[in-house]
Amino acid sequence: MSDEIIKEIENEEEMASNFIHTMIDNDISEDGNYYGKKVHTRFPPEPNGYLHIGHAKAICIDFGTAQKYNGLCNLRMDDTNPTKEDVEYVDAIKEDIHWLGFDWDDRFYYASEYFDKMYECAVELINKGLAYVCELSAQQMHDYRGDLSTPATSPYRDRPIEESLALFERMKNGEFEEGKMTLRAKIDLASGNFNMRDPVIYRINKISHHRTGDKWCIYPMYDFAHPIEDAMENITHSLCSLEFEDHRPLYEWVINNCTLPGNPRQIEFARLGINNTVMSKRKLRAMVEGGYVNGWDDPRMPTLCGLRRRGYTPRSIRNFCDRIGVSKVNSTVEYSFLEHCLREDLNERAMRVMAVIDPIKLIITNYPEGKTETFDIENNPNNEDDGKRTITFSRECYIEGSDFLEEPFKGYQRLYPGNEVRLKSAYIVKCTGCKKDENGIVTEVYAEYDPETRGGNTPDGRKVRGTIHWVDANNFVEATVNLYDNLFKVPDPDAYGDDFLSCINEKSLIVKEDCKVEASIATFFDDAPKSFQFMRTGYFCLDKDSTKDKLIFNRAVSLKDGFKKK
RNA sequence: UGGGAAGUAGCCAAGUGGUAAGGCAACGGACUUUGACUCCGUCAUCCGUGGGUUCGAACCCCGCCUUCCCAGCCA
Repeated sequence: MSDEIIKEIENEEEMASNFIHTMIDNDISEDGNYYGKKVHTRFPPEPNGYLHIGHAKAICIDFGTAQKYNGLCNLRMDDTNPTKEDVEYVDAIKEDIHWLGFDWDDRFYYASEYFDKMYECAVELINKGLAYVCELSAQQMHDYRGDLSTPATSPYRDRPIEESLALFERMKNGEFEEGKMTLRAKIDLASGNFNMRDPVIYRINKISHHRTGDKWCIYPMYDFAHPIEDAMENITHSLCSLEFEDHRPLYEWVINNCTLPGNPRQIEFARLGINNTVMSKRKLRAMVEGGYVNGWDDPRMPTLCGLRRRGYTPRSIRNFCDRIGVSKVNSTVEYSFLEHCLREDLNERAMRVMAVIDPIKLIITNYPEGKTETFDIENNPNNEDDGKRTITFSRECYIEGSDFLEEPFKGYQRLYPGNEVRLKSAYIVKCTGCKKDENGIVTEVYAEYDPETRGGNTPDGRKVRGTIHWVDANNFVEATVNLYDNLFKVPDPDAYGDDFLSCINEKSLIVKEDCKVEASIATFFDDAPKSFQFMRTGYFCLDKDSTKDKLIFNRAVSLKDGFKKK
């Protein structure tokens, strides 16, 4: 991780307090330790897909909590099910976490590193009479599961310890087919909590594991594996999402019945929902595979790689995650809050540049042909240290189509015949008319400038309400601009179940070709961050597919528009 | 119907017996060479609901209502 990012994080305020911290405060002794150990958390993704903003919340909580208590946070790939996982995701996950600004030092682990220990624990449980080999098929187990008011059953529950021991070893040795046998914890077949009705803790999967190869053909289930992983890594607080609440008794059962180091404790919090998008891996995958978006890193996706490409900054996402808070209430945060956090960050840091997305030519009829003059303009009026750049001005320039109206409505303060407007940092110009094609479309706008107003000043003190951006028609670079909108037309696509694709917003991407950007933008490309404010329109970043010959900008977020047409 | 959890403004969210923080959104206004930013102001007589305890309740007690999660050999 770069020094710059580390410094950036150090300068940020400490993570806001929440109910988890209250619990930790109650857990730890005066020296800040929990059972003699530093507070130690972990972020344990399953390497089966890309990280999204929901994971960012968990990452900020896991790493942020460790930072707050001067503790540690591990990164661990939870790879206990080889049928679903792939190494291809591991590097992407690491990259995204680093990009977000967090680091695990040398504490990067795989759950599969503990397969031996897990096997040992399983044998221990069998020896204690707390686990048995069950020969029920998946279907049978389902049938024998009982229901809300009737207990489950298994004819194998009272199998002698020696028999289970032998069978389990044979399972490990590959003597049985997949699905023929499982190892089950002997807990409580009548529990109202189905997770405690003798849960399967080992199953047979005759498939090569991306880390352990063919060493194993039996694999531990999450509920059995996770507490062991946590214990082995000295985790003190195992933070996870709400749906694991009723797995906690099982987590504790494993901790209490196996010989393990430490007393990790599980605490659950609500996962993040954001409106007008979906967060489940399954649905995101469906959009990628169905061609509804252009890949996992499509700028419309809530994935971290998508947000990154869109122009979201790590800091804005960290701030967002910190400010939405942590609680146990299922909640859906409004997208506008995420946008606010981005604008806040970029307003402070992004270089201002003038770019015209819907160009229309403005001709200043009383300005000498062939003349060019220059103006110095601040890169960021909110931050003098960002300095100034030089832009050129001549007789013809491009202005935004929406900045001219032949017949203005009430309150419109841009260009219309007879009205004065300021060309940002250049001159005050007065509109004198326009030219239209046979379809009545305006093709050129005419104006006269006031030579006394160089720099946009009004020495006579007159007020000019409108200030518009422009680009010198003799000195600009051409660009393609991607404008994005919500991926879904409805606030809660999940409410449509598997039909969620039916409410996808088919206008979520609008591509604008032939946009005109001030030529000076090229000077920013090398060492400066590639996020810009296109004055009056929004924050944009250079897309990774840009080339020197073809610039592509993505609109990360528009500027707030306080102008109401009434 | 069994078990687990949660209900404070349009959306998040503090608050843990002493009289409802903050942010986003929205709406007014000031400022403005970005209709941005910034600044000022408005926005819950009330905390799902009905009782009870108390001098005093969003906080404690009892009942009810609503929502979410759980019957994978997924995580």
